[in-house]
Parts: sequence; C-alpha cells; structure tokens
Amino acid sequence: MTKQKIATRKPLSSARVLRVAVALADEAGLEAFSMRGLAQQLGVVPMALYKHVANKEELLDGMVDIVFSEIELPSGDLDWRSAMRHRAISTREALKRHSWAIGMMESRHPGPANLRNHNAVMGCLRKAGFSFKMAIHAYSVQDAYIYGFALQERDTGFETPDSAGEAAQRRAETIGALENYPYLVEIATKLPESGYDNAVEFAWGLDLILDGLDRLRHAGAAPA
Amino acid sequence: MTKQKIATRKPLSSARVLRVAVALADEAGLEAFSMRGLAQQLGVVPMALYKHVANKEELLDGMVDIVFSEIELPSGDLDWRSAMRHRAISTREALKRHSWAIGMMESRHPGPANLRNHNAVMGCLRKAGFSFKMAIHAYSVQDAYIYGFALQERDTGFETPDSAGEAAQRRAETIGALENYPYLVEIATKLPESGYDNAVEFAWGLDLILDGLDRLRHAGAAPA
DNA sequence: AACTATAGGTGTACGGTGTACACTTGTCAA
DNA sequence: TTGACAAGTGTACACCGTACACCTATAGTT
Repeated sequence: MTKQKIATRKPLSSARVLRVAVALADEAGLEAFSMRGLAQQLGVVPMALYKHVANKEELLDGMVDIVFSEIELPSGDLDWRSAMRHRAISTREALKRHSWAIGMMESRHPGPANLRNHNAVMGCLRKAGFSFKMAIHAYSVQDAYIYGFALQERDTGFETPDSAGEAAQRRAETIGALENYPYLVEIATKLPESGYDNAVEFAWGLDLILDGLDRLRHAGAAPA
Repeated sequence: MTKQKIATRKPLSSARVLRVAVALADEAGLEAFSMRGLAQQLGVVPMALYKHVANKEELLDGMVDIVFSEIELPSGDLDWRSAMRHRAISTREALKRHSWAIGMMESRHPGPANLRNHNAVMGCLRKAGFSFKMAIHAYSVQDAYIYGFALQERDTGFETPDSAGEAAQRRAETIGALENYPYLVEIATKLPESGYDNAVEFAWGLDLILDGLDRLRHAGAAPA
C-alpha cells in the first residue's frame, strides 16, 4: 500500500520542484503561493521540499531564473533595433505568463539565465555602436519601460477594451460621483470604444523609445 | 498608573494610524511591516487598530493614497512638457521616500488623491492638444517608465557610483567566474568611474520620452 | 548475502502572521 | 446617577516558514 504509493509517485528533484512551483504560482498568484501548498501539489509533506531547496527565498530565486530563461536573447543576426524590439516583446510575454514575477525580476539573487540575458542585451547595444554611457542609458530606459508596463498591465486589468472601460467606471464609482474628474469620465466612456489593446499599446511606447535611442545612438550627450 | 498612561497617550485615529503606518513602512520595509508591529509602535494592543481600520488591505490602500497625496499635480501655469516633467520627478521622489509603495501604486483600491492625480495628468495632456488616443499613449509610456525606473532603482541599489560597481561585481561573483559575461565585466569596471547618478539617469530617459511625445503630439499615428 | 552509509520523506513543534469575537473600560448625554 | 456608545483588551484560531529528530528505502562495499 505504501509501496504502491511510492512506486507510483515520481521522485522529487529540485528541477521538478521548481517547475511545479512556477506552474502553481502562475495559477494561484504569489499571495496564495505557499510551501505547504506546493508540497500538497507534489503529493508530499511540506518538509520534504527542504531536501531539494534551501528555503522559500532560494526557491523564488530559482523560479525567477526560469522566467528569465524563457526570454529570447537578442539575436545577433538582426540589427540592434529589431533585436531589442524582439527581446522586449518576449520579456513582456514572459511576464504576462508569470505575472507573479513582475516585481521580482531584478530584486532577487541573480541566476545564470539572468546573467546571460543581461550580458547579451548589453552586448547587443555595444556591438551596435553605442558608447558605454549611451548603452547604459539605453538599457535603463528600455528595462524601466518594459517592467513598468508589465506592472501597469497586471494592476489595471485592461484585458479587453470592454473590461478597460468597466475598470475605469468601477474605479470612479468607488470613491464617489465621478463628476469631479472629467478626464476620468472621458477615459471611462471613450476607452471602451477605442479598441484598446495591451500588446499594441506596449509596442507604441517601445517604438517611441527605440526611435529616440536611434536618433541619439552616436551622440554622446543628452536628449536634445 | 493606568490612568497616567491613558492620560499620556494620544488617542488613536485613523489618520494617526495611517501616518504612523507610513513612517513605519518607510523604515522597516514592507516585508517587516505588520499589524502587530504597528500596534506596538502606537503603544496599543493589535486589535485596537481594527477600531480605526477595517483590515490590513484597507490600511495599505490608505497608505498608498498618502503617497499619491505627496506627488505634485501638473501645474496649469507651465507648458505641458515642463508640467509632466515636474510631476514625473515628483513621483520618483515620492517613491524614493516610500519605496514599499513601488509595486502598489496602481494595484490597490484607488483613493481620492489617486483619482485627483490621474485626472490632473490626463487633463494636462488633453489641454495641451493631445488627442484622446495620443493622450492615452502618452500617459501609458510615461507612467510605465516612472514606475519601472523606481522599481529598478529600488532593486539594483545603485545609490552611489561606488555601490553600483560593487553590486555588479557581487552579482557576477555570486554565480561563478564572470569570464563568461564580458559585458557585465565592462559594467562592473566602468560604471564606478562613470559618475552614475540615479536622478540624472531618470531625467535622461524621461527627456527622451518627452521629446518623442512632443514630436508626435499632433500626429494621430504611431511613432515613425 | 550481510552491513552500513546516505539521501529522501515524515511528524512534531515553535514563533510569527492577520483577525474574529467577546469582554472591559472611558466618556459624555440625559 | 444612569445608560449608551466608542475605544481598547485578551483570548483564540487558522495559516505561514522552517528547525530538528526520526524513519526508511536504496546503493556500495566487503
């Protein structure tokens, strides 16, 4: 009986723990993600996890690095702008799949996929002719935008045009009459019919930034 | 004796609870911020808080709205670019003071200061002649950048040029030899001597975005 | 084949969390 | 003086991460 169970049960491993942890966080959210819940998902007692993972912090480190590993590295075959564009879009998509990771991408002990990613991005910019200082600037704007957009996308759940309108409406109703906030009223009324789409919105801002960078690529100085 | 205590002790109020909560979160961090800790800070038993605040979630909502209330609204006396620039810088400064709020600005039940802020920003853009769609785009890029920059600033503690170098060094050493990541090596070596400064970095990207927006202000379409 | 070292899974327990619920106490109106 | 109501208290519960001692199944060596 116990023998059956053991024969049936796949053995644990840190890789499997990590995989299942990511899946669980994906569907339960970070708030509801606990060591006890993860153990249950794996058909095991909570303390069994600690034979494969030092503690929850280290587990989260590993989970974040899995997210990094899903992000496409900038391709050497493309011009820098296309390469950066692709990796930005790939990053947003990874963060959409794993929204629990959104605030944690740069805050945790970095793993190998993280380092590979950062090294490749910086390399792409330097090879494209950006000076060191300019490359730092370029990296900084892009990542700030990508992470910030992911954050907003998660927080203001504008999934479809409709829900965008509803969200704005609800927001205003919550606090009282929206008479006092005419521009929020405008958003609540016009956004639903505007065909708002997150992927399009993301690309719009991304292109604005990449265009700006292209203009300044060979300049050493600040934006005009 | 108990009488003395009571006579000495200022009475609680939701405003005072909120004020002290913000101060406590500022110095302890969000992780270490607990209802029990807050109660202790106020010289009161934990459950006393619940006479003035519904629960921790609502308390956090109120705390975030305090942060919003510290952000300068865009001034009507300035041109849109200057007004947006000031409020962006003011936002970053508020988030620097209250870094626990960084991931929560748009995720929580919005309070009055939040609504006033959003309404004013949208109003500034519309009055400056941005079409509705363009104003949405402009708002989206700016806020994504601001929040994303704050996030990075918090996570990669590049306070001074020195610490920036140290951080990069430490990061690489953690995972193993940094031989495999030449561009991270470059960052680790050059950044310390480059005079990196967060406020300057923030303004650089901000100006890049505002310049881009200015170019597109009257165009209805996507970045060129 | 017997023995033993080791890795992996278990059970219990501790100190932390948010907060429900019933209680006492302080303050002011009538 | 009384009685109502607001404010603060104490106890208790379910959850969390995880330290520690224990058992057990397997692998290697003799």
